[in-house]
Amino acid sequence: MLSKKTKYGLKALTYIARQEGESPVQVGEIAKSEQIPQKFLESILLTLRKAGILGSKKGKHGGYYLRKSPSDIKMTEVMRVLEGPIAMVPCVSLNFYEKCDDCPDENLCSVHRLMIQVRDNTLYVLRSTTLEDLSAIN
Amino acid sequence: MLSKKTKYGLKALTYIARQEGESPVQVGEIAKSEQIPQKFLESILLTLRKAGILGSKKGKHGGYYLRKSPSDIKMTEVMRVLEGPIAMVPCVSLNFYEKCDDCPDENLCSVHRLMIQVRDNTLYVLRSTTLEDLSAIN
DNA sequence: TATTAATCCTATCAATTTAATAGGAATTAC
DNA sequence: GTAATTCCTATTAAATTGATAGGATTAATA
Repeated sequence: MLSKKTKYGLKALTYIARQEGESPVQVGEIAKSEQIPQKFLESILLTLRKAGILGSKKGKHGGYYLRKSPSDIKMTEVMRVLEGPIAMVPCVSLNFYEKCDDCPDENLCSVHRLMIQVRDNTLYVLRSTTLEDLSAIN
Repeated sequence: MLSKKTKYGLKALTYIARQEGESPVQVGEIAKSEQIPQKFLESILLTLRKAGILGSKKGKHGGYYLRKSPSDIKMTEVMRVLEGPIAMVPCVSLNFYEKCDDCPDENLCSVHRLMIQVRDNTLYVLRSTTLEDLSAIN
């Protein structure tokens, strides 16, 4: 299951992308428009800022803005920040690899091999989709 | 993340598939060989039996066996039984569809559209992989 | 028929994760 | 200096996960 955190994060990024060009977008505005609990959204946008995807401006008339062009923000990046590893098991993760406790030999593990397939196909989609695609109307 | 339940289930099914032709395979044997807590595995195999993937024989010399040929057991079926919906959000699930509370129009929702892509690619892999593929050595 | 060995069933529990809330500090525009 | 905003930390309630416990039921076989 996709966490609410990720779902909200994606919706917020899409919202911001659709406003781009103007001044920073405020959390309250996004929360209201997208029906997201404001305090929860605050923490999500903070995470995205710390990851370098968003920038922020503090104080009155502050808010969030994209650090890169929507077409340069790949879904792999966003998903890794919000949802964590794309692989369903650590032993097939490219960025968060961990060996299984059990499993003497990964190459002989049926689960391992299946999950590599799933990962590769998911990666293909997430790598070839950018925030620009998400924020395109229709 | 793939749950332990699913991981254990897949390993157990693979183990059983590799023994096929002989008498039913016992939980204790699988648990020992695959390093799975026996009581936990019991409940998993029970689930697979109730779903019609496994059959069982009770009493002494009892155990579990496949109800179909490994080449007829698709990963979509196994994953749905053990892990639940393949879609990451209910609103793109084929078998467990649910509308989102928020989201006035799915067709305009960026998350919805992305998750359809992910689902379709995952489905492709899981539909074209069977237990026979998993249990092939190498 | 008694014993043994297996599945079956229900309940419970501890740990973790998730989703959300609360309260206020720091910063900036005006 | 006031208002509006992000920033930060802590807390909490609910759900899920992974596992354990105990025994009921069933069947083979000595």
